[in-house]
Amino acid sequence: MARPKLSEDARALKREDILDAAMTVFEQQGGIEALSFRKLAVEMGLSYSAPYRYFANKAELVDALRARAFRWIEKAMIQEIDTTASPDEQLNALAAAYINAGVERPARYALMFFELKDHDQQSRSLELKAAKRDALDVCTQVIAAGQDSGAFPATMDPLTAAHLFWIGAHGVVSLQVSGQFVMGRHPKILVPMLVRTLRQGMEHYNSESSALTDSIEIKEIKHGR
Amino acid sequence: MARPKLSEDARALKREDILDAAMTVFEQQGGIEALSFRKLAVEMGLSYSAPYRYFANKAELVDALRARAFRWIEKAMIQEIDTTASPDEQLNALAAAYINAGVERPARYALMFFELKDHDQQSRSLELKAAKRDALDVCTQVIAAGQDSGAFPATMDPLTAAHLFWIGAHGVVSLQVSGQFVMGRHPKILVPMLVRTLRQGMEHYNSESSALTDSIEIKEIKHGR
DNA sequence: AATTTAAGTTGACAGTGTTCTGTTAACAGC
DNA sequence: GCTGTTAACAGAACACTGTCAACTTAAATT
Repeated sequence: MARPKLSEDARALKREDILDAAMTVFEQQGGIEALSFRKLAVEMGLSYSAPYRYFANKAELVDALRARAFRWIEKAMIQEIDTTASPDEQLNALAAAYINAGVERPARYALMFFELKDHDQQSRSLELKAAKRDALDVCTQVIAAGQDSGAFPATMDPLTAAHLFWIGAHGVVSLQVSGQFVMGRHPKILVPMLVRTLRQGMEHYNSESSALTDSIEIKEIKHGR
Repeated sequence: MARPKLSEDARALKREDILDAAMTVFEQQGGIEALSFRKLAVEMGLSYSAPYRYFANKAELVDALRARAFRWIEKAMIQEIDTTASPDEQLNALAAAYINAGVERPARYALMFFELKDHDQQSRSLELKAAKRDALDVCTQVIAAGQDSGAFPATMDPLTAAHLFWIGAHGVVSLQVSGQFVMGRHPKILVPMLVRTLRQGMEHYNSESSALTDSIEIKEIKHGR
């Protein structure tokens, strides 16, 4: 045939270029709806409809951007892990890295959890799912390593513990960024509290299947918003 | 003078009507950018620019909507408080109410924490601030009552404890809604864990000003996204 | 009845996502 | 060499958006 399809690699590179530009515009202008194909076109010196060769629509582009944000916070955490340190210190470092990253770049952080539209759950990109999983894996593995070394109790499976960790860290960043801690309650205090709290949660995990649990009713998510 | 300014009350009522319609459209269509002045106009049988008499712009309208969402979750929590129950049970009820509310209406919940634009922090509506504070107050007071009755340790001030509670609850809803718990880890288990965790956090609060705290550096928020 | 003025309507404008049509450029087969 | 095919891109067009200025309406005070 004919005019050369870019090689798979070249295509992927171009995709990355577009995402670079998109992230730049996104963070400069501040917000998803401020990121437009027109501004993106200016930033990369292409026409505003060129990205449609690489993304079906804006939602898909934003999903790819979101995946990038997860990769970014994954990297931020990885950089702070000192494998020679104690598991407790590692958890502290992880929490501090996560919170710092989120607080320093609130827009990028918000992107991670912010849905653009309904954009049906099914067709959500694998790219995004993988990025989420990998970021969570960093936490899971630190916890698992701590359990293996005997520093953490092994009563709770590391994935659940990682979820708990993420819940706490995300809660801190989220409230901090949305200006919830108006009275200047500093998250510094919260980091060790979070970690200690997680340790104790792991220890007491078995007492969970009590009658108390059964008395609580939690309903299913209603999607389609 | 002349054509009567609506009475302060009538004006407030009309504002509420607009917000009613706006919330309807918002939840039906799913998302902030799907809520438009045009659709809003259809919903309430007014022209699309009529709301500008009551809101300076869309950001202000959305802020008012956001305040409503906080009032809603405040109400959800209040309804579940049984003052005859034990403080622990009350906390459980509070957590379950919060999480259920958030999970059942993810769009409305998301509204509470996601910013529309930069929309400079300063001019943020007092209405919203008050709604946030009141919702948090529900938690604070349940905790304070528990401390007064001796059921909870009084080492941590109730406001900080309420923040911790909110962090946890928000973390659960947030990850749940954004499809983070893909492997079906049920939040039911998390509610008692959250509460127990908070109790223990309150107990060990004094050991907080340790050397560990000082070794953690948390940076300031960078606003302007 | 005239005046005043808030409330609401309408039309316009710039900017958006998306689609459709057209143009360019590079390779395959002749 | 040429020609046909087709990926990459450009640009016009469409239906929509938030916003605002100009206009109309209607009721209460004088």
